Amino acid sequence: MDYNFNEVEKKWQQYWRDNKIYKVDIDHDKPKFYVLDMFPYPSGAGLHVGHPLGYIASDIYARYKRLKGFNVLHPMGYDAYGLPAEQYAIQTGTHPAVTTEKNINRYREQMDKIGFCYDWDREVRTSDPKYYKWTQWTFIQLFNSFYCNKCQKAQPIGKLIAHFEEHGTDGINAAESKPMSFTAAEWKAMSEKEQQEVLMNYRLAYQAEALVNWCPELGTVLANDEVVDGLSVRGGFPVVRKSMKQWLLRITAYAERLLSDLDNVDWNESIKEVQRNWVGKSMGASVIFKVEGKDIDLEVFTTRADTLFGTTFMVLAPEHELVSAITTPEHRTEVEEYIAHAKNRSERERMAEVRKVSGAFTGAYGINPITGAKLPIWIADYVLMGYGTGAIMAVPAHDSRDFAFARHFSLPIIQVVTKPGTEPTDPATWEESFDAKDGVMVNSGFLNGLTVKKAIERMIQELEKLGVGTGKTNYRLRDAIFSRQRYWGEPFPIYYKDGMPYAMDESKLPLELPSIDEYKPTENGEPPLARAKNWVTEEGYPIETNTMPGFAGSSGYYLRYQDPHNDKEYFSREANDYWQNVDLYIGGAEHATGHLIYSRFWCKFLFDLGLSCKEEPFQRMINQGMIQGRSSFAYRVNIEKLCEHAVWYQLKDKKYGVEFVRDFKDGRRRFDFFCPEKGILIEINRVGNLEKVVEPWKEYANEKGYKLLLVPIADVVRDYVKGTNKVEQKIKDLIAGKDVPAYEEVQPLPSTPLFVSKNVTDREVFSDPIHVDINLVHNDILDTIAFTEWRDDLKNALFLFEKDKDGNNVYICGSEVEKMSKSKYNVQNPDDLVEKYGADTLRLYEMFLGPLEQSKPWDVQGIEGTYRFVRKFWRLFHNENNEFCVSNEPATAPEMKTLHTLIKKEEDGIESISFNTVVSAFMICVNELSDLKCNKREILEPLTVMISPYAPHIAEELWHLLGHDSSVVNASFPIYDESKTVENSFNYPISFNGKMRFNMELPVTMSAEEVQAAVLAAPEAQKWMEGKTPKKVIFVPKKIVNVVI
RNA sequence: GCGGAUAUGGCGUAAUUGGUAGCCGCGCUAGACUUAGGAUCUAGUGGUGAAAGCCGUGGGGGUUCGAGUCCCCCUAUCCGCACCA
Repeated sequence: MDYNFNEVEKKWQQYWRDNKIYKVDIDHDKPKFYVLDMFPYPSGAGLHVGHPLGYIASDIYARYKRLKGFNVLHPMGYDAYGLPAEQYAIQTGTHPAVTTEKNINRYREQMDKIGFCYDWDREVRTSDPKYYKWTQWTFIQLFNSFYCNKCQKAQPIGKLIAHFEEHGTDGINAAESKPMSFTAAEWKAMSEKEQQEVLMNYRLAYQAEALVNWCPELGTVLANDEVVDGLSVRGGFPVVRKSMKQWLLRITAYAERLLSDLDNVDWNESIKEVQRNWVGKSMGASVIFKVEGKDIDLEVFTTRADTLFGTTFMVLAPEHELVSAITTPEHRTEVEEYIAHAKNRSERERMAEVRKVSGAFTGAYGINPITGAKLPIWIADYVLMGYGTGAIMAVPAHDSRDFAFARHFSLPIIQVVTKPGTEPTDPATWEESFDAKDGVMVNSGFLNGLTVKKAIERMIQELEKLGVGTGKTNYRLRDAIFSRQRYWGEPFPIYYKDGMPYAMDESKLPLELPSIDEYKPTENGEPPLARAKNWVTEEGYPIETNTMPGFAGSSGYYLRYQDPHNDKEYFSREANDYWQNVDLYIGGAEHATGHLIYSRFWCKFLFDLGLSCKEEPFQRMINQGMIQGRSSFAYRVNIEKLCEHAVWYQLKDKKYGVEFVRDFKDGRRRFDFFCPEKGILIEINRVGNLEKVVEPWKEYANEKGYKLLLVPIADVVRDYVKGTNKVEQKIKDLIAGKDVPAYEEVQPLPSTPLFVSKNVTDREVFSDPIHVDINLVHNDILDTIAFTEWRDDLKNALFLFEKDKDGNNVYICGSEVEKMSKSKYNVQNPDDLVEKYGADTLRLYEMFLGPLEQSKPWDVQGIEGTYRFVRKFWRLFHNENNEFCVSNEPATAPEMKTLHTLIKKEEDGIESISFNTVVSAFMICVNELSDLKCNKREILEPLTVMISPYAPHIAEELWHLLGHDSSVVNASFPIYDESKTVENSFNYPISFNGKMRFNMELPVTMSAEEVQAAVLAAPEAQKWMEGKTPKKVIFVPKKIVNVVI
């Protein structure tokens, strides 16, 4: 063996560990750079090749920055709280900490093998009390803060109390759950409990009765981003809406900042867009409608105040609190039934019925504040309680949902907007609503003739003048539900006095997670922590039994890395002033609405407190694409399908003189073939299956007057093998009108699995693809022996081969690109690849695969190419006998050109995160140097430094062989010298009318006239000139010459 | 339905940002060597054609001396959001 990667990689990994090569500290003499990977949750399955993709990229970036003279912070740790470990604990009784520890160790082992440059001295785990002390601490700060809308900043709750004492709510503009108004005297007259309740209306971490996503299977509530399509993201269990007392974070207070600060970060546009959607800002108006005959105001939010003349009815969400107050006695039953119906459906059912129109009339009427018109008030679940005010003014002419509703319940439709330059038409003739946002107002009193945009402004002025509405900005973002009814999470530093929650003193932190004997909820449905003994404060007050959600610990972890061992504070002023925020954040795009929103909120809050010097946590972010698996398939013969196919071949096209149809269905019964003319039913199946249906089917056939034939597949197969025609004869007899027994007992066939090779004719008709472990397949050829040993049920498998080009029998597998997963047997484990090719090869290959941000399939064979490259690289430094052999002669100009071209490409490539092109540039460089037989130190020494971010092990080995004592990590990146790459001639492509015809080597100093003369004089040019004079000659120095004829 | 992204050989991809389309690697073909191997090395490899050449970056149009790249229209795939008033 030429290069022994196994030995070399182990040696240097040990050296790095022993000498703490990757340990970093604050160094004011160097600029800082912070490279971070998204916090991994250590799952039981370990890493597959998709996971390290981002880690390798960030590792390369970190190493490169270090070579460029930066002091690079590059830490790693674990998001250690999580549902899987807890689910496992519920099933097996194993403490989640034990499972988590085991998984972490496995992750660490796998990561170590790939040679990452993490400073492991800074590792954090969210489940470590030394860490979650600060998660709890932050929660207390949130609890003790409110958001001042005037100064757009979080403020201590004490300031609010002081204000209440002097002025009551007068002059307060704060983020709140609901509007409140009281005087200083009233405040002072309140009991402590009442005051605490008032404060809950303002705290940034508050407790409230909220409509939550309850997941009965997991026994907990979930945040909005943890629910997709009405199912839990973890586990895929159904979720229902339920009202419960919960902790929430008032993230909505930060909606505007979360939105506008997106402009200040360097993230890709699609993630920003997802975040913008999630915040969901819309500007419009709040309009008050009186309810006829009642002293009730209905507040409505609309973005189309211009259409107020076109509103013909109103709709409330079924959960709206005023529904029962406005409903008239004669409509009460109907309304209550509708509410009950809406409530009993899960989120998922409700979503599935999106386009189904339903609703109920309350009997009440609202009054249009502008026109005074009477508007019937309905309830319908197409109006959501969670958005706006849960009530709408319906404008059926210009909103598709309102239109559908109006049509369904025969409500009037009035057109108020026209397409510019067209006349209004009768809405009764319309097929759909006219939703256009640019148009001209009609039928709208003082708005007539205005554009939509102008009309909105004008209407808001009018509403404000009349005191019946105001301009208002609305956000889709909801406050984040922060409690989980689970064990494995941070306990809340909260105790209850007189039923009201109070924050513990900071000196009591960390409040450690107690041990309990079982991880399930209690019998009366309380969270698992209710099982803990003595879960009370020193004074005897009960402690909160909910725990915090997964995103609690991961929201501020990047700050803790800056000062991970500080037990006095979250992180020191000095550390934060130096490291600031993350310069480059790499991870998957799946965190777009969860982690990335929450940590931005967390960071902004800490910024308001003056703790974090930066308002945004992650300055630049790159989202790596998924690595998909390439699954292999073997094709298992489905005898039933095969027999059906064979028999159908005989029946079709009236071969026996009568027409047969396939797949005949009658109610729940299904038969393979049916002859309508003769009333013949035929079913082909296994003996066992036929025996089950023979009696009921006979009965059915009798009733209908059909003739029935149940054909055991054994008969079809035996006919085929023995050359008999028993089945055929029976069918012919039936057609001829003879009596044939419906079913005759036969010996079943022994079931031997049979597999057909991919290209066998008609394979797809009679076989089913089954996933094959990719380790049993090489170049799509199945190792049939290993395959039969793979699983017990395949022991006796037989194969129908095809011939390869040399005439040998081979079994060819099919393939498909799918998600990498255990169940598809297509998981590529990095450990195996490190074992076989070395970590450097794996690192290079993962980068070589393609642009980091794109999803791409994993090609098992492609890695050979980078493996060859690594050894070719090694050979530059060694002679034929694998002896280290580097010359001290000065490098030639072409050698220097090769080197400096690479320096430029690597710098540009790394900065623009196109690592794939850099690997390709390395290959080109090594190919050129090999051709030049270059083994000069002047070239190879910088080259060693340059490859070290990608292939740190071989670089370290060669660096030491070159005579250095310290690590290559501490070397300096070579400096690009443009003069080394310039040539004094350029090989010009000469084109005629834009088509490239030939090349011509010309000095770069030549003037345009000289070039033109030289080109036209060239013998090859004559052929293309066709004797004409050129109209024009385009000359772009060092690019092209184009002759226009 | 709305929004975003993508489309280049058999495959993963590259193209100095408007200047020789297909770099690099896989695969494939041929050859060399050999202790016959899923090893290594050398050469070739977009299509078509004997060749000159012609065609070719999802499709159609346009701008330009010149378009994978810019503009307009269409198609397909992927991702996100979705009764958001």
